[in-house]
Amino acid sequence: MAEARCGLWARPFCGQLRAADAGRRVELAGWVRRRRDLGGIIFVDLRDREGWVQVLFPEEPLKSQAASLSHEDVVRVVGTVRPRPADMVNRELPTGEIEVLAEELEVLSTAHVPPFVVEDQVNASEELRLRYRYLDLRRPEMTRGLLLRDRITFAIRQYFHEMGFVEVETPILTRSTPEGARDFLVPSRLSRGAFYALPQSPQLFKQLLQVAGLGRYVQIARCFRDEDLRADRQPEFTQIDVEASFVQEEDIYTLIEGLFARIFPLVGIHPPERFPRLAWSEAMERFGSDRPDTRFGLELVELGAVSATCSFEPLQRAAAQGRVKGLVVPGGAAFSRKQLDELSEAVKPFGAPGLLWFRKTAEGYASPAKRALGEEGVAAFLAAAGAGEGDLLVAVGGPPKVVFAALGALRLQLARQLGLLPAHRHDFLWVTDFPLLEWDEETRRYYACHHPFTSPHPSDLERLESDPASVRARAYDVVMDGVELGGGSIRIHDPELQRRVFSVLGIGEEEARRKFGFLLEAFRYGAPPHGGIALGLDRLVMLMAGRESIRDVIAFPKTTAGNCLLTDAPNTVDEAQLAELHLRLT
RNA sequence: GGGGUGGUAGUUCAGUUGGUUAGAACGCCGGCCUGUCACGCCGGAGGUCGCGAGUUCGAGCCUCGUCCACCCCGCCA
Repeated sequence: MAEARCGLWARPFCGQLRAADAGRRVELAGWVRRRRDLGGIIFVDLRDREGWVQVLFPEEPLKSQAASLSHEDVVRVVGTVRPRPADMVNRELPTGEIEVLAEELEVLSTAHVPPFVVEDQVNASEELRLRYRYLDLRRPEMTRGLLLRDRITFAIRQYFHEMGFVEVETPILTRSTPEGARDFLVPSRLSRGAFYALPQSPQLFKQLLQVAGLGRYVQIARCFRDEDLRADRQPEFTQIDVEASFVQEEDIYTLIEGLFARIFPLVGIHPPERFPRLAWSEAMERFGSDRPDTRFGLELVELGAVSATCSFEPLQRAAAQGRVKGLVVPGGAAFSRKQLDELSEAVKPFGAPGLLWFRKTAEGYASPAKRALGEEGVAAFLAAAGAGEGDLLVAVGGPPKVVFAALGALRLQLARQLGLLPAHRHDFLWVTDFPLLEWDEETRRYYACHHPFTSPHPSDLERLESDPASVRARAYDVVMDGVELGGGSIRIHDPELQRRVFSVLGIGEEEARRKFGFLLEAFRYGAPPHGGIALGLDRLVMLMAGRESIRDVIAFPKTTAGNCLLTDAPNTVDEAQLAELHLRLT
């Protein structure tokens, strides 16, 4: 290589030296991870992003110099790589077969005592880690996350490029659109009283790029949503945003299955060639979730019929007015009173009043509803659920949404509790046939389940106005191990159909023209049929890195209150800045 | 908006029924030590118990408020 001209770039990373480098004279630069001063000899672990290597200072005057080094000092070392004596090899370390005998030492920067020890095994609070994020990111497991994220995004770009996709950047300063999440707003200085909004996703732009004839678009795009945070939700996050012309659902499935086949092997996971499909309604009925974790059983059972004819009034009523479903917990008959109470508490946040349990043990049938149901009644429920002796049946009744949410959550809790989650199995699947619309009782109107540009299923089109809730969408989600990795749809490209959908959504002609006029107009000038998908990159990397929070794979994340502890953002601004923006605080 | 958990030395934590001098480990400082790799050994320093009120003879501990972090529900087309 061009070592003579690019000597600096040829310098090896500390963590990459191996036995094969023995005999090499190297210049290293890095951070002092640890110093072991044995008096007559000093060992220094020199760390960079790739790992660390042991540097040896056996003789004066270098030894005295090394003696003054402390944690996180930045140094340059020139030395010779040599094999360690056979009985001094450290098998735990990738660099453990060699060490560097120092010949030169230069302190480039001294470090204050860090607020926490920069090591994987220190458990400094996340608050402190976020305040000193640059120190936190020096920890190998954090560095690994950033490096993995880089390899993943690189592979993604490579894949889409090979597939004929073009990466196009779309505006960050754009306009607010109705529906969806709360917008982040940016006041305009030049247009008094007007605001830009940060994009919730590049949705409209990627559709316009199809009208523009790009055909295959991809962008690793930052998106912004001003909603409350979670372990898997940040106010700004990254989407792998994809859109293509002349495609059907199957084309998108193939594309994403190919992408996953490319990237998951980076972490030793090998997805199946084709992912199973599950209709939304089936996912809800069997798993109580539109992003089911199919790695274990514990599927929901139907108790509507047995409830309707039973003599326990609350369940009878629930069956008549809503749904009654349950879960069979194998061996759960042994659950204590306290455990049963905990299960009951667990469903309450979802709007269920509690749950009813049934069991048969050697002592006989038991249930809180036994007085009303009698032995045969309890037996009928257990039989309907296919529960045997020693099993526990739990039932929830109520509106479908509540029943599914409660049992879906309970199913996951029980799986964790009973250790049913397999460690090395990963399930990928497509959830298809989502409903197009969802009725909202509070505002007395329909909302788009996916977004208002999603194409209705052609065979359901005739019911769009007469029975909107029954119309299926050409929408799909890709799910891994119970996590929604992304979702998309085949879009509407016909201005007339788009108007019909807007109308069902209660968006009138005038409002549609005002807010989406540019899209409707664009569709008049030759719009190709198109569709796409967006994948949550942060979640994807989190899963691949085996981390529990997307904060762990974002270099500078916000806290759950939306604060950046490092920069102390958000913060106040000068009066003068506000005045320029024609803003006044109330 | 609602519910839960936590906040004590630089860090991670312990701290009994409210009791007089708030502890441990790691880190830090000084000393010794030639094959360590969580080096070891000896010695030492280090505290606004998140913040503000209140109860009490007396509060790290009880009460109220408040701030911060984390988890969940709502919210997130």
